Amino acid sequence: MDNNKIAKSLELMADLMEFQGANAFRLRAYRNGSRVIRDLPEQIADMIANDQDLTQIDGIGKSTAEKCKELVETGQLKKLEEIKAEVPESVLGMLRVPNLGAKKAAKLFNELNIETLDQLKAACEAGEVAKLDGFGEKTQQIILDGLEIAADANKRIYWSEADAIANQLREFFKSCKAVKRLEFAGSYRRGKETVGDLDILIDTDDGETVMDHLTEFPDITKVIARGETKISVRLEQSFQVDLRVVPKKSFGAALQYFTGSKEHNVELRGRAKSAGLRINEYGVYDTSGKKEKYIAGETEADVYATLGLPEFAPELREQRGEFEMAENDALPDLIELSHIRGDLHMHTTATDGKYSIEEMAAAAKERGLKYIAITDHSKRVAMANGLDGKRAKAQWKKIDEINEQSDGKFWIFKGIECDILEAGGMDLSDKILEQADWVLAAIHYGQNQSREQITDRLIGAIENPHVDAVAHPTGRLLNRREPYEVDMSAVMSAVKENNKILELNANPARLDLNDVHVAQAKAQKIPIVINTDAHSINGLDVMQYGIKQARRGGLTKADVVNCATLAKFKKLIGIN
DNA sequence: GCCGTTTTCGGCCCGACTGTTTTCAGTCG
Repeated sequence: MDNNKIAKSLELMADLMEFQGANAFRLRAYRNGSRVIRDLPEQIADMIANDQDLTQIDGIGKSTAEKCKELVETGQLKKLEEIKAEVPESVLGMLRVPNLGAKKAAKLFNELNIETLDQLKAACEAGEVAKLDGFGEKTQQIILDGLEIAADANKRIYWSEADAIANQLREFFKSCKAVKRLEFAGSYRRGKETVGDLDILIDTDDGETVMDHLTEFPDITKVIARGETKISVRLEQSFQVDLRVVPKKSFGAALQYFTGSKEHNVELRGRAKSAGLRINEYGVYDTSGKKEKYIAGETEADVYATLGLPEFAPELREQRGEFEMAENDALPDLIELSHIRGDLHMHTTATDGKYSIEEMAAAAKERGLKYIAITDHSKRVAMANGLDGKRAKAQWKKIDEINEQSDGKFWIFKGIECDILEAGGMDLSDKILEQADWVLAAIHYGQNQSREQITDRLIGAIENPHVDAVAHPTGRLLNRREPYEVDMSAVMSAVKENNKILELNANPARLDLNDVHVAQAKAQKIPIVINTDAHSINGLDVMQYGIKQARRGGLTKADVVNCATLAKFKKLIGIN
């Protein structure tokens, strides 16, 4: 059983226990434990096999450690099965209805025996919900309205899509004179791979005008709530935007607060409390005197400084060790887009790309790159007209000719994205692969194989002397396809041992490796290459998304091979 | 359920908004 499954079991425990009215702090402990395990680089199962003490992990106590052991050894959790017998999992569907939380949903389940959204709808239409204590006509109507969008609710969109909406909003507010300063916060600002909603903070003397302005935004379908300092609206596809009006002296505190993450803020506020301070979205307050005294809040740096902490990069605010790093003066100097000098994964018209070698090279040059690798598919990917040995060699000959004509300041590497076959082994022979400058190994077929099979295939490829890097190592597509079953710890060990490289694929639907794997690779000093996997000229512009993910994994330019100069990169892969 | 350089018991981040209420609970972020 892998960490993800353990984490899901603990999360489910908490969700169902909430319906039984369990203590809120106990639920938080479960959820915290679940998060910690999900983000853990080592596999819990391995730690148990090695007799390691799980309670050494922050957030895991005796009880959770025992549950982990039970899950790993028996594949299930007796207590969870008992709870499931009392509270059917289907009740969790009710939580997708906006404004319906665990307390109210539990009441609906306990008093009206409602277990599904269909039953909930019927009860609302029969007027039974309004009769419950604490409910009323309005709540009943809100639930009915919410059922309409429950299917779409909680759907997270790609960071790139959220970015497009954010840019539209930023543009839209340029015509609003009352805006003195506008910033986006939330998971969008932290660069999370998917975003659930957008948070806008605005410094203004005229909150009403600013909130009125938002209601004029073309894509709005509903104003969910509006008060003196806050307005929430829903856009098409149920995407929510929250706008908050913030005074100047509190802007930094609000930006810090609404950027999160929640876990990062809990840690920060806990530290503040022990230091005799209180932090909220209005500022930092000294609570030691008779009357609370405002001591900071205008900038984020001021807020953090009250606790002797640096202004963490938003991408690192996930409570995954950033506070400890700050204390040890070990926060990384994060990579930036401008550090990237090469792009080592792209396709051309020879397979499923839309442009020629020359066109891709010209576009890359225009974007300031100094080198690229052309990495068309190999023959197994017949759908994309993948290259056999003969066509690959012809393409490489052409690249040689183009390079000979160039001034040497921009270089094209002869590459291939060679498939790792279902039965193991590479799609092209060693005799062909040895003639390439740069070989990416990738799985496109047989993605549903067992963990052992997939892991063996990847390790086999990594051990091939001609392979340089593994492309999109887990094969996931965000919101569409789960990663394949793979033992990433074993893969990383093989990569490390064979001095190979792991790709961070920058395509916004892939972002593969994920942030936790990136951090795990960095901890093992495994070099990363951030590639666009471009199939067109515009495809080269997705590099920025890969950079966000890399920053979330704590990478610096020294950790990323395509930040190297052309000369250094040539040396790295043994080209003269 | 987890945690501890005042603690092995008694805390656990904090506030806006809404609806159902006569002072607060639930939801959300």
